[in-house]
Amino acid sequence: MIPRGTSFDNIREVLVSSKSGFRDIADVSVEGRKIFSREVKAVKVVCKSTKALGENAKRLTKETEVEQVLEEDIRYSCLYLLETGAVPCQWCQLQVREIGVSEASVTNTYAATSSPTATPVDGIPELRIIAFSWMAFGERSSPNAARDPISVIAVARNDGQERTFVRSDLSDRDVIVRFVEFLKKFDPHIVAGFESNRVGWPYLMERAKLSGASLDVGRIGSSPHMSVYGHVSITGRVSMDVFNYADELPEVKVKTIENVAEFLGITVSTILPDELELSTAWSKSDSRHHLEDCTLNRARATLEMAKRFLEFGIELSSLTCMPLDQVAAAAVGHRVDLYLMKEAHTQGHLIPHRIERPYMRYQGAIVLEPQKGLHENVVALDFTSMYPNLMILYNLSPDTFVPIHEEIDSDQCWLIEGPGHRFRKSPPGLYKRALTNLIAFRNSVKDKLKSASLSDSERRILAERERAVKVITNGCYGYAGWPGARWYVREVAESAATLGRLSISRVIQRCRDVDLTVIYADTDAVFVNHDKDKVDALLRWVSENLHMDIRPDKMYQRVLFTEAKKKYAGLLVDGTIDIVGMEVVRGDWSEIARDIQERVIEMILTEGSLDKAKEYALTAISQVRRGKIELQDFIIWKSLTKPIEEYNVRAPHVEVARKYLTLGRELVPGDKIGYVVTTKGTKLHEKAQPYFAVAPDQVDREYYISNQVVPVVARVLGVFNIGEDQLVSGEQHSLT
DNA sequence: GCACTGAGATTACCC
DNA sequence: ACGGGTAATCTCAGTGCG
Repeated sequence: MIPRGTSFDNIREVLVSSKSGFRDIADVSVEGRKIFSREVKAVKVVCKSTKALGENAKRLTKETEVEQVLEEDIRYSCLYLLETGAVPCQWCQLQVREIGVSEASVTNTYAATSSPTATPVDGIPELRIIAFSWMAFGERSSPNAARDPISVIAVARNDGQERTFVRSDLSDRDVIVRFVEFLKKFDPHIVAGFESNRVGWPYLMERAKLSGASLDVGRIGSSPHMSVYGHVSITGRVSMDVFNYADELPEVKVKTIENVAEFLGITVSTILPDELELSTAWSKSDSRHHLEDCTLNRARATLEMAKRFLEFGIELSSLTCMPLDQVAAAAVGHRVDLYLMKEAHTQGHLIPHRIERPYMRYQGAIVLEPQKGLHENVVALDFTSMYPNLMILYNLSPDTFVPIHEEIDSDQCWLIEGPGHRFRKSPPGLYKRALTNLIAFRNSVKDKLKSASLSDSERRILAERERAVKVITNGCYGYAGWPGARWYVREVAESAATLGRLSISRVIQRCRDVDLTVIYADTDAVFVNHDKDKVDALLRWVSENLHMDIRPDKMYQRVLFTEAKKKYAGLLVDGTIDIVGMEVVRGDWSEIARDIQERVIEMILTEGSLDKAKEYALTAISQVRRGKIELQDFIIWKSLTKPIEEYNVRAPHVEVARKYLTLGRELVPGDKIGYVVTTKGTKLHEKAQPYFAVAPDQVDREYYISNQVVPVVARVLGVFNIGEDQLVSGEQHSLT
């Protein structure tokens, strides 16, 4: 209990006194801190154990004399990093006392007798990495951990050693035991898998439990356990799920090991039968060997991918202070959260709690109606880091925001016209300081990258560092408008959006004033005719008048705009084709439609020949009608975004998902449903069938012509007034 | 009963 | 489980018509 009349002068004695009921308090001090814009005197209580910290914090929260207890909700390991300034994935120095050899699988153990001091050393030390892949299956169904044993575990280590543990000569239990033995003998720093967080480890954990095998792969003999952000943690090692890193590759639409590896240029030859055929394949010895080979190939590919992603992970981890094994699994919002916590701590802010807040929408960016047609010689001008720079320029931050009824001299704050929000001009707010640091850091990395005398590995590390800084910098605006953010104030995001609209509008207006034709604009990019002198003058004007930079980004020899926003295709000056927003780049259209659209776009852009494009389209359509069918080309992939029971609409992919279930395949939100439209049935959701249960002759070719190919071709040719009717009737004429 | 229409649900994209 | 803006498809209930 804290008695009435306790002051900052005697708080220390009161808390430390045995009568207070608080226990294991190591130190109490009174320090000046900030809570948003408020300067406060805060009592810092240091406890002797994490247990005491939790209990004392709980007690203090109930005390009426205490306004608020803060920073007690932060993970202790994170608190330690904040307090000491130590950084994950970096070296540090500290005083130690030897404890001696312990049960842990380490050479020696020490207790820290001082705080660590960050001691950055460039380069990554030699790390032992092991990757594993597994195979389990049901009797013509998805594997179920409660029922189906692990059949194969394959491992690949970065010292070149490989193993495959197979159930044919071992029991399920022995497969796990041998795997664990092999892993522990290698004593890896990093254990990588593909989908190991959601599938691999949970499955192994369940099988180990059922078979009585020990899964003590941790350095202190512990088993893996579920941790924050849905990742699986292995004490003393970095558990790395390569799948998490695949999120950084939007080009890969269906994220299987094979697809991700192929995109990264890693060859992985696994021609696996469908999941539901695995049990049949397993029963024959030669196909069983093939399954074993495939599992090993997957482990090899996982290892290569882990190595490829590691540098980025390390940079992101040390930048955000989030441990390496968590940072990949954490969403951008959480990464920014951690980064800001570190920044806030060094700036003397107390870290607010994460609380539930209502969702409030606000107006976002401007998108202009494009000038439909084919344009020659066009340049896309982009603001460099528009939102971050606006947040810096106008000091947009939760701690500089002036609430509506607060009276303040208008000279002292920025007024955001429109919503009418006000922000103090000084001192610099949390976001301003964080973003200024991030941008300065990124520029310094860019400068280093320009140096000619870099080794390949140094160059890669710097490039990944730049990428990590970019992710956090660009994430700040979205974070500011996210109700789950610790530093959420809607007005900050709303003001940034308002200023963004104002900025791009002024550029567009300026273009019109100087006779630069604006063809299209979206958020922070303006497409104009590439009149070099006028563009150069415009760049100077923007810099002088808006105090931000706009720079020529993509230059097009030719660019085609449809009537729709966010969809265009252009031929860049380097000869490559850039397709944005069109079905070609969408994962939820059949390959056949996307391929044909891509060819049509190519012909128009590179050859400038509308006739050829139209002729090609007609030929392609008749091919679809009469040619040979590769089933692969007809699959339509769509994600399941929620549990199947929650869908109320009989959408094709939802109905197909239900058919997946009846066929024995399990599904979870996030899974991709692949389906093919067949001739069977009348409603689309009846005609759609799981891709693995369809024979080529069942494909409804007419559906694909009229609902996939014709629309996407017409999207392009429609720009030149060639409508769907001409594509359909043209074919009919040639038929008669 | 049938074609048509518009709203709503859903997904994936752009920046 | 970071923001808003956008296109597009398909279902489904409602509407007018015969």
